[in-house]
Parts: sequence; C-alpha cells; structure tokens
Amino acid sequence: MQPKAPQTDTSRDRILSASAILFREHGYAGVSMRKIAESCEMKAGSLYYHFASKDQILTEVLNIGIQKVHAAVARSLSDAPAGATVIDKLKRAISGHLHALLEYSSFTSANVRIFRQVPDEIQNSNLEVRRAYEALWDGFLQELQDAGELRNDVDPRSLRLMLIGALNATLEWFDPALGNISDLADRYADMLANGALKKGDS
Amino acid sequence: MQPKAPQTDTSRDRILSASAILFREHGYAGVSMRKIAESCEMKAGSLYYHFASKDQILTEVLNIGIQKVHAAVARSLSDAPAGATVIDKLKRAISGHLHALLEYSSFTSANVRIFRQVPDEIQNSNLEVRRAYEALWDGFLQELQDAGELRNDVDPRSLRLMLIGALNATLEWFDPALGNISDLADRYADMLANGALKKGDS
DNA sequence: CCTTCTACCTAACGTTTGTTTGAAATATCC
DNA sequence: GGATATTTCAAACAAACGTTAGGTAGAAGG
Repeated sequence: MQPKAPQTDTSRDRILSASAILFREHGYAGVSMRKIAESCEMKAGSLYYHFASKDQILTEVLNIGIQKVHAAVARSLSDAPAGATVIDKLKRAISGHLHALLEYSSFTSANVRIFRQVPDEIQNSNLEVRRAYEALWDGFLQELQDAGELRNDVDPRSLRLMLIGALNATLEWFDPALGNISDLADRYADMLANGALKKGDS
Repeated sequence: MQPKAPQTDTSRDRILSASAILFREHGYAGVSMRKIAESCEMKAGSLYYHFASKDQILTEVLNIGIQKVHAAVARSLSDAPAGATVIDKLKRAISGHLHALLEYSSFTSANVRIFRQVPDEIQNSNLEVRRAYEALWDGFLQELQDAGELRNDVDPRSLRLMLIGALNATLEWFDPALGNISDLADRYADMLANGALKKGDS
C-alpha cells in the first residue's frame, strides 16, 4: 500500500507530511528522496527546490513533532481554571499531550521512533526543542510538589520520565479511529495519580 | 567513535552483537554490511558464511532482544516465594524486565527502536515472540485481578501496555553505570502500584 | 502579449549498497 | 606434516542513493 501525502496547502507541507509518514515507517535511512517524491507525485530533483537536503527535511519533521505537543500541553496548562484540582490539572496536561501526539502522529511517531538514529548534528539541533518541552513538564510537576500534592518520595523528574515514556508508547497501539483520546487521557491520569492496586496493598 | 564488538565465543555471536549495537544507533537501513563487518574486524563478504542475508541477522537480533527479557521475567515470576505479597510479585516482575532490558540493552534497544521500521515479513516473524511475552504479563496481571488485588476499574491489558511502555522508555535515559537497576525497579513498582499523588487527592 | 518568476522535470554524476563467487588463509584432524 | 574443513578475503556486479545543473512549463505581473 503506497502511502499518499495528505492534501495540504503547499508542496513544501506535502513533502514534510509524506516524509514524516515514511520516516516513521521505514526509518530515516530507509526512505529515499525518490520515495518521498513519489509519495508527493513529484520527482526527486524537485524536492531540492524546497529543501536544501534530506537532512533539512528530517530536521523540520523532528521539530514539528515536538512543537505540536509542546503547544498543546502549554495551552492545556494555561487554560486550566483557577480552582482546578490537581487531578484535573494532570488530566488536562496528559490530555493535551495525547491529543497532539495522536492527532499529529506521523510527525510525533517519526520523532519518537527515529530520534536516536539520526546523524549527531541533527540530534543535537533537536535537543533544544526537546529540552524545552521537558522543562514544561518538569515545571508543572515541580509546582505540584511545591504545593504538597505529590508524595514526598516521588521525584518530579523521574515521574516525568515515566509519564512521558508511558504516554509516548501509546503511539504504537492506540488507534484514534477505534478509541477516544480523552478517555485514554483520563485513564492514564487516574492510574498515574492513584496507582493500579487496591488501597491497603502497599 | 567506532563501536567495537564485544569479544564473544564465536564470530557469529560477534556479528549479532555488533549488529544490535549498530542497528539501535543508526536504524536498520542506516547500517551497511560493510559497517557491521568492520565492527567485527572482518570484511562484508565474510558475513555471508554465517548468515544468509542482512535480513537474517536482523531477525535474530530482534528475537534475542525479546527472548532475554521474556526469560528473565518468567524466571522472576516462578522464583517468587509462595507467600509473596502482590507488591513483591510486581517488583520481581518489573525487576526481571528491567535487568534484562538494561543488561542486554543493545539487543533490546534495537528491538524497541527499530521494530516498526523493518520489512513487514520480519515484523510478522517477530510478532509471535512479542505476543508470547505480552501473554506472560497479561497472565500475571490477570492473576492479580482474579485475586482481587487490582482496582476493579483497571483493565489488566491496559495496565500492561502502560507498564511496558514506561519500562521500555528507560532504555533512552537510564545508565546502569550511574544508577542501580533494582532501585529503579522498586521505584517503578511503587509508582505503578500506588500512584504519584498523596492520598486524598483522587 | 511579453517578460519574469515559480516550480517541477530530466539526465547525469560519484558514491554506496547487498550480494556472489572463487581464491587464499587459517584451523583442525589424523 | 599433510590432508581436509572452516573461515575469511578480494573483486566484481547490478541496483540504488543524494545531489546537481540545465531545461521547460505554467503562473503571475505589467
């Protein structure tokens, strides 16, 4: 089945979308410029009118993957009403992450799956964007801790590593056509907040 | 920095180890037979004495990645003393997973990172091994639920998806040279059992 | 309508890839 | 030590790769 690039505004966007889909399915090195071009109903040489190199396409795909998620979570956090409970805030943040993650899944999957495989210079250039998103979560969880909402023996950074790990893994199995993202977010928030065991088993 | 294959018993093992390291760092398509051979201090043609194809190397690397983890968790579960508490059992299972995951991290990382990028026939051939491991966890978590240890609103399969997602993400940031795997396992078990929030916030 | 700009195509280049085959080197066995 | 088996090397092949440069078609502007 040959993936088709979605019909977006410009050829440049079409190339990026097609690239994201192909990179996540075949890895970076497994996707040739000819394959990307074919997916856009173009020829490989044409891609160089829009992008300087394959590496530049990759760099932008990786950045888009993170920026979408970052913007969504930032918005979720700032939209929270003043009297929101901690569980409500957590649900909002997780919901923001999951909605963006799963709605832009070609870009986000591409990032999650191939980040560690790409040339070092490109990894390094994506690290800033990644660090900014991590800092957003770390800030949020640190607030929860400062407010006395997190258990004293829970480190916010460790919690973030675990939480993002679990959330990003949904890319491998969750299908938005079959399930409801908000329900998923609620379940994950509940589990991370309260755990899986019945009380009294600790 | 040119990775060196660890000194193992046979050339065949050396090729597999080198391949796992290279696949996880560069993806499947990003690693040539010449690179693998060089890593083993051989030439590319020599690899064909031991393996029929690059795809065969890949298939074996992927299988090893899962089999190590499966064996460790199975052993952890069967070694649990008769009177073990549920939190103890959970700790054991998680510890088994994490120890294998992080000790054989070249193979397990290769699997986790590149599984979705490899040719379909190879994905399909690895699926059986994956399904068997998933079934091991599902069985264990179902026992916990049947024993009334899990919350009634927690689905064992969903819990497994979340748990394995979180555990496998440790491959990206945990360094066994800097941290203690058993401590990590204990923390993860505790978090997944009891959650991150102070009681009373649900 | 003519000129200029935009966006794509084509052909080609040098390099890299997985693989094969026969030769040579090394290891093992009697 | 010589014969045999195992293991590796070297050279080569066809195909594929990222990229370049010139050409062309169509759109836009005056």
